Formats: sequence, structure tokens, C-alpha cells
Amino acid sequence: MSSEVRTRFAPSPTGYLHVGGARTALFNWLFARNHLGKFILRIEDTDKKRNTAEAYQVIYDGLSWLGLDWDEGPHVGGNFGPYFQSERNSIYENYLNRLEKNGVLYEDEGAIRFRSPRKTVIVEDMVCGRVIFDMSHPGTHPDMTLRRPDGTWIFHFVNVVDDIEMKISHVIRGEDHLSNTPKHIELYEALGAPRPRFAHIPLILNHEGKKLSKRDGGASVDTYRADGYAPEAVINYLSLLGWSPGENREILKVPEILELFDIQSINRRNAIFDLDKCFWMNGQHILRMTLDRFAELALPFIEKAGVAYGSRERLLPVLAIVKEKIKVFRDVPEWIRYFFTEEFVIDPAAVENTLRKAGALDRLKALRDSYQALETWDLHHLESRLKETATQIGCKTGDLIHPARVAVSGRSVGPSLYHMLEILGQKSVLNRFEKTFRQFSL
RNA sequence: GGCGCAUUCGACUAGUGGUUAGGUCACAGCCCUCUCAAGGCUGGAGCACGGGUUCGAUCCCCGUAUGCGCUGCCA
Repeated sequence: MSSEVRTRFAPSPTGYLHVGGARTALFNWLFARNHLGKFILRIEDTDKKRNTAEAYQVIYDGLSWLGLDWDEGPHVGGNFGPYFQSERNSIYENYLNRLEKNGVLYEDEGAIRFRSPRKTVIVEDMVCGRVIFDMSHPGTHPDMTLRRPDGTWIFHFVNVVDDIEMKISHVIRGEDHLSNTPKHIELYEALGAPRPRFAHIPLILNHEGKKLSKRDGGASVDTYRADGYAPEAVINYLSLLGWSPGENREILKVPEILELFDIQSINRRNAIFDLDKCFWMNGQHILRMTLDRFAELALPFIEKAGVAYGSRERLLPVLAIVKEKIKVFRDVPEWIRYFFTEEFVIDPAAVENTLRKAGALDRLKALRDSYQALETWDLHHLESRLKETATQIGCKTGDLIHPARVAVSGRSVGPSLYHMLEILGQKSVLNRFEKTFRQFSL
């Protein structure tokens, strides 16, 4: 029981969930789940006035969307709450009193400072190895402040107190905290508390090699949901920043990541975030996911775009034939809209490149004639009849296929033509052909 | 400035005291093909630099450079 693994993610409500934070949360979550331990969410909302309800919600939404469920924290409670620093004032008072009794505090213009023991502190980090800090010089390592004159708390103190109180066994956090760690260790020692194991993971940087900021594309987790990424793809991508399972494995499902993840094998080098690869990876996950999962993730975008798909029974076959083309779910509506309405947009460039080609409409008319007479409207008959027609009028199949695609969809790119025609049905296809003749004949 | 961490193709990474330094994204070309994707093949592209240690270093050690982080009464 005392050896139970307990990790935590301790964000402050800044209004968005940073991908770097999400990755920190992910590694904490993976480590806890791997060791059958507990993953705790604690909100570090000490002295911020902009702590709006939305700012908290963004954190819950982001983590939930990614599937990083917490065992203790907001909404779920736990035995070590409250899980908001803003509600833990009396706890901090107690700990401050303990330090006061130990004579390690002093007042400085109204602020409370901690008197450093001025010794060498050795950090045994699970990622960075042994790191030695010489704390003996006040010039380079000034005594840290624990509390401001107005009574509000400083991060280092409350962070350590909470980790002690919440029995955090492993502190997994960004490498920007490595230099803070000796200070934290001094507090653990002064409080007579056992120190946790530390693991400092490399940071995520932007293309300029700077810390990824809110302005950088892909910095905020909610944009992934908005743009139509699958959470499992984002998890996969983030997991490979600073970590690799080896054997050239890359496309991994969450259970696989869980199985393969090993905190010892995290590297120490900062990683630059590459949205292109994340995008590619999303496509790979889409390719591999079930149609049900695809539909589940695509549906919000379809609804939002107002595509009147009628029923799930009508929608699924359409999704089935576009699934392999889709990279992000945001694109789904444009790929399927014309299946459900006659009022679809016609791409002028597509018209120019196909319907306006010499003889294109005549060939399409020949195809119309053969399809009009087609009795069995299915994939195979559509294909063989089109090929026969091409042979009869002496053109390549592509010379029929391309104009036909534009005629029925308004687009020059799309799924396989025969699949499209089969789903659209004979009546609709012939209608669209006629409409095309009316609209584009000279 | 001080302290800490890092440095393998443009990016993410694998890797070992002796390898043709491997994979993936991106890029280019080719193949496949009804478009677009997907897929296949090929190509360009990398061990920051200088000293050591060693028979031999990308790998170990020391410097230098560069980058990042910390150096707050931010978190």
C-alpha cells in the first residue's frame, strides 16, 4: 500500500490545454496505469484571477477527449482532496507552521522565505540520471519565497505540500522543472517527508525551436478535436515525442502504447512538434479504424455542416467508400454532401478540365443511353456497361469516368466512380446527367 | 553572467567500441491506377566541432560552439 504508484497531472487553468501538458499528462497516466497505480488530477489555481469556469472545463474536456481518465480529482473526488489548490489554504498553513517551528523560515519585507540548508543536492532522475546541484551559494541559488505579503502561496511550496499530502510517488513533469527540483527536495527534507521519484521529460518545441506557445499551430488540444483528429491518433503522436518502442514501430493503438511504454527509455532531448506528421498519423489511424468508429467521430462534423443524410442506414455505405480518403474528420462533409442533395456545389475547375473537353458531353450522352437501359444497377454491371460503352464509341474508360464523376458530384476527386453510382442510384444519376447536359451544352 | 540539460538526415527517432548508420514524416522521381488517396520501389539528406582514451570511435572522457530550461513575491 505504501508502495502504491501515484502520479499526478497538475495544470493551472490558463484557458487552454497545451499539447506539452497533454503529453505530460499522458506519460503520468501511462506510468500509473502500467503500475496499477493511481493517476490524480490536481488543479493549481493559486493566485490567478482569470480562473474562469471555462478554464477549468477546458482541462477536463481535453483530458477526457484524449481518454486520460483520472482516479482522483475534480468530479471523481478521492481521499486526499480537495484537488484545487485554492481550497487547500489550511493545509498550507499547517505545513508553514511546521517549517516555522523548525526555524527555517524568515520574513523578508512581509514575504515568507525558506532558509536553504546550503548543501549539495543530488537528484536521481528516472530520465536524466544523476544530476548534482551545488546549492551552497546564495548568489546563484537565493532562498526561495513560500508566501507573498498578501498571503498567497508560491508554486514551489504548495506543489511540494500537495505532493506530500497526496502521497505522490512519482513526479513526472516537464524538464523545465529540473532546475527547480533541488529546491523542492530541500522542502521535502525540511518537512521530514520522503521524496518521490522524479522523472523530467523533454519539452516540446515549435518549428523555431522555442517553447511551443499558444500561437503556434497545434499547441492547444482543443484544436485537434475541432479539426477532426482522432484522439487515439493524437495520443499516438504525442507518445512518440521523446519516446519510442523501437523495432521501427510507429502506428500504435492506445493499449499497445500502454503495453510497450517504459519511462526509462524516454530520451532527454527536446522534440520539435511536427503537425504534418501528426496529420499523416491521423490518416493512418482512420485507415485502420472500424467503420463504426469512423462514423462516431465523423458524425459531429456531418451534423454541424448540416448534411441531411437521412438515416444511419443511408449514411454508413457512403462513409464506407470515402473513409480511406479522409485525413481529418473536418473534411468529411464536403466528401459526402452530394450524396444527399441535388444542390451540390460544382467546381469550375473540374468542369473546365473534363466536361469542357472536346466531345465529353457526347460521350456522357452515350453513357446516359447505356445506363438508362441498365436493368441491374450494381457495381459489376455499372462497370461492365461503362467499359462496353467506351469500346462502342471508341474512347478510353477514363474519358467516360471523369465527366461522369463531375456530372454526379461536381468534383474531380472522389471515391471510385462505380461505388458512387451504385449508391446514388439509377434515377439520381440519370437526373444529374440530364442536368449536366442542360447546364453545359452550348 | 551563473547553474542545469541536450546535440544522429529539414522533423520525429533506432542504433552499436568495428554497421553499406536503420525506420517514419516531409521532399523528388517511378510503378500501380477511373480521380484523389492508400500501397510499392528508388533517390537526395545525418552522427555539431576540437582534443583525448583505444588497434579502432557516432558510441567513453574533456573542452568549444549552439540550442533549450532555471536563475521571480509566475506556474
